[in-house]
Amino acid sequence: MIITDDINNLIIDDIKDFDLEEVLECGQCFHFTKLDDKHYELLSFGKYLEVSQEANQLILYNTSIDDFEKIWKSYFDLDRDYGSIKNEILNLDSRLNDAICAKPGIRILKQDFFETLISFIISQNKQIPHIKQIVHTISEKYGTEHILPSGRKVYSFPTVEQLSLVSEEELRACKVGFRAPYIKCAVDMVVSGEISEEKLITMSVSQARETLMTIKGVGEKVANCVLLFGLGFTDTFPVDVWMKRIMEYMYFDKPQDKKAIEAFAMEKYGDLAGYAQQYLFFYGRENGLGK
DNA sequence: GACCAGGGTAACT
DNA sequence: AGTTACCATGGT
Repeated sequence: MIITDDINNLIIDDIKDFDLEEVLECGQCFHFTKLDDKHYELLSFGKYLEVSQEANQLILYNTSIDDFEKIWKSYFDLDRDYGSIKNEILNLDSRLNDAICAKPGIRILKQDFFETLISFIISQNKQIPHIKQIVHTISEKYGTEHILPSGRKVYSFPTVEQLSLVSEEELRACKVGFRAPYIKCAVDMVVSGEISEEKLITMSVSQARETLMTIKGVGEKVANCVLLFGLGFTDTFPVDVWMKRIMEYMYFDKPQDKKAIEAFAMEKYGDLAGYAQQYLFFYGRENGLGK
């Protein structure tokens, strides 16, 4: 991987198995905006990033090498060989071929733990466009402001300290509805240090999952999403309404329990379950599989 | 105006 | 221990 410093833009050459649009639009993250055909902007870890892709080049605008090394390289999971991951998944089950070939540039992002936790608490029983809207609203109201060279203002998702100053009523005003007390509980447990990324990543997956589920409003599915997208545990298989439909369509002849589907998938895909899940989710949802 | 959404909880059998 | 109503709110 070659990094060239062209004024303040970083050009990452030779990226493989990576498609910026697929990575961002596959339903794992909510705090980004499509600027035009090629350009996206996103905020994560308190930083603003404009990014685009031209063939096998990824271009990060106005970014330091330091930020790339510390944040964006792991955020985009650039050090991982997705070619072998896809091959290994196909060896486990060749029936994922259509899903993988449809979106061969998917990656599992390593997002900010706290933002991922709150975002997926918000996600319950909501459609993706609405989740995005709420994440943007909360960021504008309570996050840190960034003034771009153009003069336009954008906002990071609030830190846990910033969000700890926000009342349940103010959260409700952001249209989170019945999830307001859930968010409050999560914020309290993180700001007190009772739950932290540092502790969670030293645990086994099941230990970390159980710990996350002590937060009121965090069940199996939300916990699995946080493990996968915010903590780097790839051996987990979030089952939402879509994954339930897709798995039933692909593997079963009658409706299944979500727990049963998760257990079946863990048995089948093992350590690669998280990756398999994302290929299936995006493919199944775009094609309305099982609806 | 129903019905559904990257669900979870509490109150039921 | 396994179901089921209910939770706010916007999209379809």
